[in-house]
Amino acid sequence: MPTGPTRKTKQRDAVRAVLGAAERPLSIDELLKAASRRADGLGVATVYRAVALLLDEGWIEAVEIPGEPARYERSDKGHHHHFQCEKCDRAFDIAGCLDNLRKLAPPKFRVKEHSVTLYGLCAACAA
Amino acid sequence: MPTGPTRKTKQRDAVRAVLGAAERPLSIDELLKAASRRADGLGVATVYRAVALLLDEGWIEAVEIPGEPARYERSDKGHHHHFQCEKCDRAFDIAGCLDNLRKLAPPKFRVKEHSVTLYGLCAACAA
DNA sequence: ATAGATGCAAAGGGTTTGCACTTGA
DNA sequence: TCAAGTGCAAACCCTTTGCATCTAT
Repeated sequence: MPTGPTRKTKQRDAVRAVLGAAERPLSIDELLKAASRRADGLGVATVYRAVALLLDEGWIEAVEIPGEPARYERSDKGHHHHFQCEKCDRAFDIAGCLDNLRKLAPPKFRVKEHSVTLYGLCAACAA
Repeated sequence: MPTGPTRKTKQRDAVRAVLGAAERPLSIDELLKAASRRADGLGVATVYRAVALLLDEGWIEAVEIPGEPARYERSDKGHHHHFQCEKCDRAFDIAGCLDNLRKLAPPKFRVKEHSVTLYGLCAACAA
């Protein structure tokens, strides 16, 4: 399947702009709502397609949180993990990582990646 | 909705038996396949219902792994985390936990739980 | 002009639910 | 007996895909 040239469109610009300005990982729904303000009539399918494109491109990464739909965020943030607020349902970045985590694996297991998610109340909801 | 008495059935016994004997978290599909041997003609819906029951009962817990369908395991295993094999797609328990993880959260966030998942190759697949 | 992109609506995959039939107590 | 439980199929939710239309180039 020859991947033809990629066009610049209002919809893609909108999605890219929203993700570029986001300070936390956004779900497809959050993206749709936010990007719709910049590109009227924006459809979900287009958001999914734009996200897939940005993933391929490597400009964003998926943030998979157990029991939650995926979120997406710019991939230039370096290694970090996430916090999921149980009340407002928003995801946040958290800095740092205990990388001796890999040592928890059983003897012959080969660890390639790891994911850490904290759950609780974010600053706004805990107040 | 009055929850009437719970009956003992071949299907539920099968699901309970499989989970009771499992040494790693099982997905609905794994449960269906394994329990079907003990209860012929077992349907998915019944497995889901049996699992929901055992969850309510507190006898099992859901193991949510990012990007994977949920797994279930007995809840008497104490605090631990999981390893997801990228090749055979099976989930495994891993002992231990770095509980200073909660300290990674930003100042005013209230951490209640956390989840750690390691990804890579299990002993069998790494061999 | 024309291939790429969009939006809608239909199709998928996993989970849940409604309902007539079966079965445990 | 008869409500609880089961299997099947339809319903759901989220994501993907097909297709006619629109649009960047």
